[in-house]
Amino acid sequence: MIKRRNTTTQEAVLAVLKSKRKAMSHDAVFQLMDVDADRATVYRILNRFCKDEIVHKIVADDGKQYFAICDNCEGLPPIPANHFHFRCTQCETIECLAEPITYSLPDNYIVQQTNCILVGVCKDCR
Amino acid sequence: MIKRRNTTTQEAVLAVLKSKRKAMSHDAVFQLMDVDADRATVYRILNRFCKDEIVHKIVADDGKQYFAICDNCEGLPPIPANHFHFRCTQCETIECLAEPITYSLPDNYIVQQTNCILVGVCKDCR
DNA sequence: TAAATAAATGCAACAGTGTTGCATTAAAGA
DNA sequence: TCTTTAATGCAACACTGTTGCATTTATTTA
Ligand SMILES: [Zn+2]
Ligand SMILES: [Zn+2]
Ligand SMILES: [Zn+2]
Ligand SMILES: [Zn+2]
Repeated sequence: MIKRRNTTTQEAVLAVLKSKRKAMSHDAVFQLMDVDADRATVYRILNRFCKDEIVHKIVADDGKQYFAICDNCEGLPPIPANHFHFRCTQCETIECLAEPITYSLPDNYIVQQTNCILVGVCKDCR
Repeated sequence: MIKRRNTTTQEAVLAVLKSKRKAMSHDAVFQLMDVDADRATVYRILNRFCKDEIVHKIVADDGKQYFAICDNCEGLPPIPANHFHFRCTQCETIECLAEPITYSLPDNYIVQQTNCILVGVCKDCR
């Protein structure tokens, strides 16, 4: 793997992701960062984190990418992120659920990744 | 519900969706139509079909919307489309699986919709 | 410590997807 | 045939995410 360097922007992105224990969109991360950086740079950092398996990416039903460093993933390889995600339509947050994704497939299908989102109202919002 | 009118464009979109038994992106539908219409019109038709529950929409992990009129859905209300979808990375198709989505949730969560995609290689491509 | 290397960044431009306002067309009913 | 209004075409727009390229800067090496 390519050697990584420590940069303040990178640290800032990581700090934001760690502060919220939810999946965050690029824009949400960008807004909350305490150092200012270029949009493209933040995208590149997030994608780098994915490659390095520091975070995992979920594409929600709004078509946007969300990035999460979740408790459930700690220790475990986050890819494939085979747990459900929950998007609350009230508080507009996306969180990792401990619930693993289970299914039975027709013959001869091979699953490499999953992207599963349950949409509804979370415990805090009902 | 608002009264609908029959139009050739609408028929063409429906014909395309029926011809392939897969979930199709706007673009794929647009390419395969035998009458030429405006992009925006096709988008409006597809969204109308969703409202009228003629098709259901899936957002894949590429962030794009896909529209399907699937066998499994016939008779059943397609929303929430609580079955898994499978995207094959080889033939780049998305299909509805008969497999229903099952999960157990933390207390006090309510699920209103699902958007679950399994990604891998389908039976025809391995 | 100073020079060399290349990873990371800033900036700008771009591609792609999807939506919306508004004037016009045309389907359905009287 | 006339009326009503759903549906369309066109254009412009918003938004998300990516990429090329010159520049900066973290890290290694001398
Ligand atoms: Zn909530
Ligand atoms: Zn997760
Ligand atoms: Zn296939
Ligand atoms: Zn389906």
